[in-house]
Amino acid sequence: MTDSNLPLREPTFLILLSLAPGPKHGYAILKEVESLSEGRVKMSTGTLYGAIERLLDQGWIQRVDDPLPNDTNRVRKAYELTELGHKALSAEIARLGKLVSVAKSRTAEGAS
Amino acid sequence: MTDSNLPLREPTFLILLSLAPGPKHGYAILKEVESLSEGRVKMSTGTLYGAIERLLDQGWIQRVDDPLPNDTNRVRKAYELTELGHKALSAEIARLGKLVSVAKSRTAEGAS
DNA sequence: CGTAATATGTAGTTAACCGACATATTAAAT
DNA sequence: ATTTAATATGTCGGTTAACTACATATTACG
Repeated sequence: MTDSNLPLREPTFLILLSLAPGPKHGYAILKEVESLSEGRVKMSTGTLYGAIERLLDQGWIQRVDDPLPNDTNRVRKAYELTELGHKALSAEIARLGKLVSVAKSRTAEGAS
Repeated sequence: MTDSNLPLREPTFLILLSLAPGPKHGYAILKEVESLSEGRVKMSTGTLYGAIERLLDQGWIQRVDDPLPNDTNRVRKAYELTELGHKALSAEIARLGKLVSVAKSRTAEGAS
């Protein structure tokens, strides 16, 4: 596929990565992104919901309703990666991996 | 330092990386970025000179004149990383390295 | 002699991200 | 009981890096 729309910016990358193991709703993504980045990235909801809309349009994620336990009627809006989303994420990981290895071999940051 | 202004976007990262071994002038940066990215990134001059101005302002690079051989009077405008620029680059490589390792362990992209 | 490569720029637009604002529900603490 | 923090979802306006297109001059090559 070698997708265009790459490279991703960090928040978007972390959103996709947070969804890799399975569906999550907005707030859970927010917290997961923070923990994936070891507390470094505290994404604003502006960034999150903007990205969600964009990713839905691109067909990289899709909505799945997550019924609240303890409550009939209400649902949290959850999202999961589509096939396309998974591919985009691997492509991005591959791109970053190459970049890091080129960068390390070019500088003194411990050749890996 | 744990610099703010990070993360860098790909073109800026590649510009700094291209300057890591030593000074280069604009056009040489352009070509080096292309080869560092295995032909993937063909940076426009708009991006390049915009980034150069910004990096000069930030104190991450500085100008050094590169006299043309075969020609008196004329110089190419070359640029080199400052101490700050080197630090920013290592910080960025470290950030990306962690990101990649987290990402790989979270997906199936060959655990590294 | 023309064309590609080298070399350096400017101007206008786009889009992701960010901070601030806004609101409602649920759980915990005092 | 009441208030406070955490959970949960959103909008709006501004900033800025990057992108496309335009612009120009010199040098090397066929």
